[in-house]
Amino acid sequence: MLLVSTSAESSFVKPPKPPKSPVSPQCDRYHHGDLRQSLIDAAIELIQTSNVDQLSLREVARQVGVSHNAPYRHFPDKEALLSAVAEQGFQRLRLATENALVGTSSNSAERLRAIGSSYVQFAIQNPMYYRVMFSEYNRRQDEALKAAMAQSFAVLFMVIQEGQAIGYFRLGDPRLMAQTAWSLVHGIAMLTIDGQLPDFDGEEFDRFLQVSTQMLIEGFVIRC
Amino acid sequence: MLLVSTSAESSFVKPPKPPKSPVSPQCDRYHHGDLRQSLIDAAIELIQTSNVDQLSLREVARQVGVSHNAPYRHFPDKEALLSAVAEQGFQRLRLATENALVGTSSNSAERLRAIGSSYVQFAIQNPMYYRVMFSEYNRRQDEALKAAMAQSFAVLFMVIQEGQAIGYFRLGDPRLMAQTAWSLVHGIAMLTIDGQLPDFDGEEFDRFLQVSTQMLIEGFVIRC
DNA sequence: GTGGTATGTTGTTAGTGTCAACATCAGCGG
DNA sequence: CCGCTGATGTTGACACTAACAACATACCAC
Repeated sequence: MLLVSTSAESSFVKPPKPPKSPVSPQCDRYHHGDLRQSLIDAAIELIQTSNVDQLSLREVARQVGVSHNAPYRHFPDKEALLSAVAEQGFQRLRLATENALVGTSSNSAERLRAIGSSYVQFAIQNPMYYRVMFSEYNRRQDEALKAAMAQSFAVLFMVIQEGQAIGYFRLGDPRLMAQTAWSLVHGIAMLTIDGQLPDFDGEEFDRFLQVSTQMLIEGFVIRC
Repeated sequence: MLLVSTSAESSFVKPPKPPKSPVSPQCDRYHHGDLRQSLIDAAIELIQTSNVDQLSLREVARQVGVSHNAPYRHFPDKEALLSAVAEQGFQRLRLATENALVGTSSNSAERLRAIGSSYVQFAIQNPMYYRVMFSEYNRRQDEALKAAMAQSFAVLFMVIQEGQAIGYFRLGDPRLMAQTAWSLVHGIAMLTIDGQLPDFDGEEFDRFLQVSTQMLIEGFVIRC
């Protein structure tokens, strides 16, 4: 069972707050320097431990040590901040799935399994994070968020196209196949995060993930 | 394309508010008579048109025409009300899937398709409703909610067991298979509701639903 | 330097969840 | 019929929030 770490950093190296003004390392200056990113980081931090819906903009500001209205200079409203959080989440998710592919064989089934596994693992390691990514908060669907989402999706799409190209996966609209795979892992991730899968524990879960990805692959490969 | 009606009543006949006191049909009496259910109904009504996270207990009370603190006589807090809403949602969902089965042939693939289709249809017809059912609000997971959820799940579980019994579906833990199917339709429902499936429109969606359930069934049936 | 602009602050308003104290009513034993 | 009691609904209050407006500060181009 690998799904242990709860840290959001497991698949992402956060730059250690670029100083931007190399002088005065920690003085209480009026202008923060990099408030936008600090707010995003603080929001992510807070979300890890408390519920998403009870995250307040004011608490984020407090965490950063800034007045309750400062965030409005960088985000038009609360939803926009959460949208930015979601956007970074999709970037991390894409990195996680891409990393899962590097050491994998060229077998399409293996590659699909690797993506699915790392996807679900990401969601379980960062449940609150994942929830923001797919919550009703980012209804705005700004372009940056859409792009980040599309790039995550592209990794999956590519693997399926590859599998079709080498004659391993059956023919058919690769987009619809990718959406099917995505729906499955998303459903697994969501139900798992919400604790809505009965009789859930670590070992049982690994078996479940094994079975479900196997079912999907059976549906994808060319039949005998 | 059948997914047109947005009414929550499409697959459920709501009892027309049991009078309980046959006298005085509409007088402004101090005690409401059936406030608990009225609050649930009002919450459902409000959720249909506005976002879930911006539903306020006070607005629900206002809708029913009762003071802002009256709900606390029937629900310990806001989360409990939403939990009750979710519970009724699972009951409706179960009815919807059960109804979808009555006119279906005994072919297991057909039956599975019918369940999946009605499930997703329910979610699309009642997006906000569905979101409450699976939102982080009902983290409480009271027993009534869990039971309603389990009963919804049981319909799917039964169909898969049937398919195995007649030698149509492959052998294997039926619970894990049912969870796989559930995860798939849940993922489809969620991504669709959130508008996170690219290039979504009615016809395209029907094709997608067709393809994904077909893939799942291919993974379920005994191979040639 | 100096003005302009981006950024951060204080103050305010409307709305919220929840607690506490009080009001009303229904049902009961006498 | 009377009065009590518990259930139900109300008013009032408090702490908190999102968002707006007006003001303060600091950086940058000129």
